[in-house]
Amino acid sequence: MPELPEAETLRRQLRRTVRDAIIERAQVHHARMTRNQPRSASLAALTRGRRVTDIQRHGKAVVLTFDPPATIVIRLGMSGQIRLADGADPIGPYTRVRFRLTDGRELRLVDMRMFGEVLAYPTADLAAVPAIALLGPEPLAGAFAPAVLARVLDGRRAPLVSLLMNQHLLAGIGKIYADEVCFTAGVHPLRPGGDLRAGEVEALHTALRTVLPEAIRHRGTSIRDGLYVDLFGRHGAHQRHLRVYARGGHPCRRCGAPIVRLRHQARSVYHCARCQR
DNA sequence: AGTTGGACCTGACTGC
DNA sequence: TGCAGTCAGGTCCAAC
Repeated sequence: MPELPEAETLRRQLRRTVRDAIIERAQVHHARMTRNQPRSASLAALTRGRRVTDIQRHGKAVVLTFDPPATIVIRLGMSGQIRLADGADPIGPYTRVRFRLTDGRELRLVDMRMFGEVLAYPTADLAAVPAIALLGPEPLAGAFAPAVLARVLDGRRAPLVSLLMNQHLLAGIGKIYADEVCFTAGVHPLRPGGDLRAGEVEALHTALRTVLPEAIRHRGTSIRDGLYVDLFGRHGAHQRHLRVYARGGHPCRRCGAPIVRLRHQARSVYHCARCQR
């Protein structure tokens, strides 16, 4: 499930491999992937013959900018992959969009469940892109001080995990890292966010800036048959370092008590009842 | 306004 | 063997 560390891994790999490449043509195999733009021709028209000038990440979104100016925003949903292939490589199942480069390589968007999407815009101005403009602060940005996190949580009654995963409040956190961050901070994931004391907000801030960079170093988390793979089809390694996520019944790495799986809003929430209060 | 729950989507897995 | 039910979760939207 691509979250911030997985998207950041892809951004770094794309920067090394396709910056300055030129799109020869884009091909949309499944119209659902461009659902905000029913005429799939617009994606092709807005990328044809244009040079990739930069690759950015905003929250979980990977953003490619072009010259002449255009932008495509790739959101991977939960099963989306960005793969770099040789144009001659066979097309695997679930390949939804292909960008043929003039050097013969191809960027392929592979997405079994199609929760992902590819949006094209005829501008370089990201303020015009709702999926980007409405994102909350980046937890790894220099400006993300504990006071910023405190403002995000202030007065909120919703459980901490829900707030952490709300992209309008904080960018880039999904199910895996929400659980991991709560554990690392020693805070129960279902506590109302606004109830955290100053020291706990501080711990949560530290946890965000510890867990996310660690997961980036491991090139992300590949779990459950490795739905997430990087640009080259390789699994990440962070699943070997998870503290609580998907570890229900296994001993807590800190205290040995069994990790508890709770149900909340039809989602699993993993935590250690002894370490997290 | 903040919060909650269902729908979208497909495949893996479990139990009868 | 086969079929129904459950689980996985990012995001949007209707409802409370």
